[in-house]
Amino acid sequence: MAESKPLSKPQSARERLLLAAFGLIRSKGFNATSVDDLCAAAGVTKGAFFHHFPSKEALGAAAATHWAAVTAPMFAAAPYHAPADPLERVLAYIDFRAELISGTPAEFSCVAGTLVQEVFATSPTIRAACEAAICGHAATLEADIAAAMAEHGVRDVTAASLALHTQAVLQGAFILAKANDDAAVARDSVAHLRRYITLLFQAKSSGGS
Amino acid sequence: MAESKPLSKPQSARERLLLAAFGLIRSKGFNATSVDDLCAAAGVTKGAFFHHFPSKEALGAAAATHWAAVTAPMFAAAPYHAPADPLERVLAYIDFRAELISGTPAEFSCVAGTLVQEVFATSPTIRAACEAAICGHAATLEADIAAAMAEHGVRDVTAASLALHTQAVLQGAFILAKANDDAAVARDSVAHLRRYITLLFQAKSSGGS
DNA sequence: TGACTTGCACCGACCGGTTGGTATGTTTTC
DNA sequence: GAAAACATACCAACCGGTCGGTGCAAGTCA
Repeated sequence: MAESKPLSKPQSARERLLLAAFGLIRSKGFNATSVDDLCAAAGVTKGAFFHHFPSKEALGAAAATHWAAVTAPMFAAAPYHAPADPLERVLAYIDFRAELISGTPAEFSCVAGTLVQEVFATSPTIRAACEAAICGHAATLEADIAAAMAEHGVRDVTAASLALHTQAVLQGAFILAKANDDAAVARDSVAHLRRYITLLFQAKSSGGS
Repeated sequence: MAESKPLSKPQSARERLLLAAFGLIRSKGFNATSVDDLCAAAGVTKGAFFHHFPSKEALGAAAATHWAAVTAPMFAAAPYHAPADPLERVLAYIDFRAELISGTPAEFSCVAGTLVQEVFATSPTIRAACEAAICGHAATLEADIAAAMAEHGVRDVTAASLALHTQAVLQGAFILAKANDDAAVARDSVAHLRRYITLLFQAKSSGGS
C-alpha cells in the first residue's frame, strides 16, 4: 500500500508504459496509438510490453485506472481545499481547473474522457475503468457541494448530479478546445460553469445562514 | 442547387458512404473504422470508395461537413423556433436537445465532436471541418441569445460565448453518457444548462423590459 | 438508324507496410 | 538457482491505397 518508491526518474517499465500511454492517448488517441508507439515512447521493447500487459486493451484499462491514481493525490494536495466556506472551496476547485487549461489540448485534456469516447462500445473493460476514474473524481467534490447546499438552502439539485455536471462541462470544454485549436474557448466554458454555481447558490441565500 | 432528387432509398454511393460513416464513427470511432468497414456498411466496393474520396482522411472531412449539412435543416425545421419570446426559444432549444438524448450514445452523440477528439492533432483538414460544423451550429443560436440578452439586460456574457457553452455542455454530456453507459446522466447535465440560463436571465430581469 | 467514341461510376484482385500478438532466449534480482 | 524482468526475431492478419478493367448512358458523325 505504501508508496515508498523514489518516484522520480528510474520508474519501472510498467509505469513508463503507462506514462507514455497518457501522452499518446491524449495526442493521437488510443486506437491510433500502436503497441510499437508505446514501446518506443517508453523506451521499452515489445517483449516487456506483453510481459506486463496481456493485451493492448488491458493496457488501456490500466491506463485509465492509473490516471485516476496519479491525479487523485494531485487534486488532494491542491490549494482549493483551503477556504473555510464550502461554497468557496467548490468555486476554488473550478478556478483551479480553469488554471490547468493552458497550452495544447494534449497537455490539459483528460485521458479517461478521451479514451472512453473511442472504446465505449468496443471494450466494456476500458469503459468501466474510465467510468470509475471520472465518477470517482466527481465524488471527491460531493462533500463540499453538499455542505454548500445545506448552508445556502439549495434543494433543486443533488450534490452528485452537480458534481457530474462539472465534469461534463470540463470534458465538453476539452472537445471545444480541440475543435477550435484554442484553449481560451475551454476556459470560457469553465467560466460559465463558475457563474452557474454562483447564481445557483446566491439565488437561495437571501435569508443568509 | 434545387434538390429535385427522390431522397428516399436510392442514394448515390457517395451519400451511402457518408451515412455509413455517421453510424460507424459514432459507435466505433474514426480510427477503428476501416475503409472495408465503410464499404461493407454502405454496400459499396473499395473501388467506389476511392472513386469518390481520394483518401480515408478526405472522407472524414466530408463526413463532418455532411453532418452539418444534414443536421442544419433538421434544426431549422424543429419546433423550438415557435415561441415569440427569444429567451423561451433558447430554452426550447435546450429542451429539444434533451429530448434527442435517448437510446444509445451511438444514436444521439455528435459525429463532429467524436471525430475531432480523435484526429485534432493528426488531421488539420478534419479538425477544421469539425470546427466549422460545431461553431456553425452554435452560431445559429446567437441571434436568439443576443435578443434575450438585450431584453433582459444581461451584460456579463457574450452571445457567442454562451452559444459555444451550450455545445460544450452537450459534448460533455455525451462523454458522460458513454462513460456511464446511461443516457440519463447526459440529460441531467443538460438540465443544469437549462437552469443556468434561467438563472442568468432572471437575475437581471428585476427591472422588467 | 447504327457504328463509334467518350467519360463517368464502379469493380475487385492485388501490393507493400503495419498491426497486435507469440515463441524463445537472455539478463537481472532475490 | 529459480523466478521475474526483460530482449529479439518472427508471424499471420489486416490496413489504406493502387490499378487495369467493365458496364453503360450520352453524344456524334455518316
